[in-house]
Amino acid sequence: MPRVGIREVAALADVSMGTVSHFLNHPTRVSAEKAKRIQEAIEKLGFVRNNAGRQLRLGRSSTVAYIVPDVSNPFFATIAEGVERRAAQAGLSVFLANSGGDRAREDSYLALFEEQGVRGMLVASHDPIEDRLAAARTRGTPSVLVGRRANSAAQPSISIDDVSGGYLAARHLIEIGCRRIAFVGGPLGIQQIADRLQGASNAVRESGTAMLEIIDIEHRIISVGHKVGAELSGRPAEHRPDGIFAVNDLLGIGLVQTLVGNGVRVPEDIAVVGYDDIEYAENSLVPLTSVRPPHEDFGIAAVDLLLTVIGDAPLPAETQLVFAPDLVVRRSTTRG
Amino acid sequence: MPRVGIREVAALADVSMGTVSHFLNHPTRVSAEKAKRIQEAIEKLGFVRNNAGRQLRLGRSSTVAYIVPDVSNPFFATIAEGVERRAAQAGLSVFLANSGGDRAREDSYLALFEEQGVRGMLVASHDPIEDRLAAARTRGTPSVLVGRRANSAAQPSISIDDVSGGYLAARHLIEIGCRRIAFVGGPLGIQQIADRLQGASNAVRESGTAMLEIIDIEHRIISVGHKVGAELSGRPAEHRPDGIFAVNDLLGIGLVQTLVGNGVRVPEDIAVVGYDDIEYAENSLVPLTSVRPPHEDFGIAAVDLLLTVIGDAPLPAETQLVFAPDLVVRRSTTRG
DNA sequence: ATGAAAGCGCTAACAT
DNA sequence: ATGTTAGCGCTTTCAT
Repeated sequence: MPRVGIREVAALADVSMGTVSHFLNHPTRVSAEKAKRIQEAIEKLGFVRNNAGRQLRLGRSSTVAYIVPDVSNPFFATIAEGVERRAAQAGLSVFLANSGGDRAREDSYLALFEEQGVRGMLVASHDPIEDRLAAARTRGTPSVLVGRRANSAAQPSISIDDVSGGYLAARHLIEIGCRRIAFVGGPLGIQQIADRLQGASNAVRESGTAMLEIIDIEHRIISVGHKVGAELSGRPAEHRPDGIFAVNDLLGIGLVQTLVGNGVRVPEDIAVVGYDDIEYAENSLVPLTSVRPPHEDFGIAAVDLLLTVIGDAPLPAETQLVFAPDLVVRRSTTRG
Repeated sequence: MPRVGIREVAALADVSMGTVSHFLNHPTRVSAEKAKRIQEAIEKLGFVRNNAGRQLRLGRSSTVAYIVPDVSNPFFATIAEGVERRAAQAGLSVFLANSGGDRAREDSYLALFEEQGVRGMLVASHDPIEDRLAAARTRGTPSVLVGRRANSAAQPSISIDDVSGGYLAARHLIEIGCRRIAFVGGPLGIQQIADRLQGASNAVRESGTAMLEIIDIEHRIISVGHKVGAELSGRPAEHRPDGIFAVNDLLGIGLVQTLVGNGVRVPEDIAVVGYDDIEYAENSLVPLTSVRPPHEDFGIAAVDLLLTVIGDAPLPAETQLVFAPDLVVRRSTTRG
């Protein structure tokens, strides 16, 4: 099979290469008759425009990259929806990459996308990564740090205000009458987690009457929620918290399952608040009250920020965007 | 900022462009001294190799695409892990794309990746897509259909034997004593769903004593499980099934939650089997017995198949690979 | 409206 | 071991 390029199309349609190119890029400038001949030739030959040649000539691509630690995490996946939609509107395609939380893979994708000549990168990462993004930026590929506020003023970022999220969760528990509040989460070395605790702590202090117990855990998954739930149900009622702030929904779901299974009533005995508002939160045994970060809007805003950084949109005063989360109240905190 | 290419590096290192290229592609052929000068120049200038030029010259890229309807679906996400690892071993990078189950987006990604000149594509889709893959193939981009057996012999595919999965599920229910079995799933227009029903039906017929009720539903999500669970708990006990085969785990989880919430015991009154063995199945209220398709292995096998199709690996006799699922037995079907 | 031609950055074949 | 050079496929002036 001989490779078919613009040249073969031109030959078959009996026009020049330039006309074929015009047809491809500025269809209006080509006469109807030749357009038809060219179109037929393209279909007959199965011509596919070679992006390498195009990009080389144009000097730039029309793609952006979105790198995440875990595509299957509903938080990142939902953002991806917004990212793709907005990028498409701007005429850009999105290359998704899954780093698996592995630095080496993260690095290799960063390098790959730089070589690909993407217009910009959206990067979510648990690692310290600003240095590498700064380096990429000096080499010509700008980026937006997603999910975490950047330390450097030069690094655009878009993030959730986790302090305010933690505050919302704890204040809600206090408002429905909880006085012994447990924070279930960790590791505190992760900024987002520490921020949520900080916010919760602020709310508790502000109340003047409530107390905060911190249950530090390693992994934020359902089975750990089970474990902690078992421990709590085993305590005499007067030593149990009456409200739990689980630092994510998976923990919250696990906690509720085990508490209820052991005869502890949710929310009557213990009210529970989760974080992230994943789909399962709404559909769990006892629908879970949860702190909801913006989702699709967040992806849209991320792309918009990247576009301004790239220079395709006017520069805003501020390139460190912080979004405020909401609280979605469900049965797990609805008493009476 | 002047764009820096191989030419600028060569000038600064005081060598020829060819030597820089050699350094990049065949480092051993360059003397230590010049290698050092080149390396320094690269770092000093922040040189990034332009892939468009490279690819244009080489006539091919070293990437493959993996297109899925929903990246956040744990089934595809887990496969992606295997795909990426195996591709990396073969020196290939993976571009992930999320079609959102939307045909237009699917098409635009197919076209994009063809233009990008990927070596091949792994495509999972709920739509009829073989025609388009065939067209892409004739134009030079081969593909492997993932998750569904291809109709055309010319289209390589890798899939799960859903008939056998459905059979496993139903036979297990029968073996633990169920006689009135309900199949909860739909739409039957989806091949995978129809196959699972087929398998279940085979097992029931084979038993000679069991009966099968089909509850046809539209969406395979938790909330639909709730709805069906409510309906079933409302029936007089003698008209309820004593075993349920839920066509996926989300349905199964929803069913179990509502049944148990309404005082129907699982598995004593009704045993429940799910499908897919997602993470939540193991950690649900009553750990859910589930049909488990191969996961990471599946991704590895998919890449291997694509490599053979591309021609980087020896051609096997068969390009329609079918994997057999397992059954993972948990509490939801463990009586006594 | 159409055609001719230059050149984007890179690699490898060939020459030294 | 290193340099020289042709040309990959395309887009876009610039003519006509």
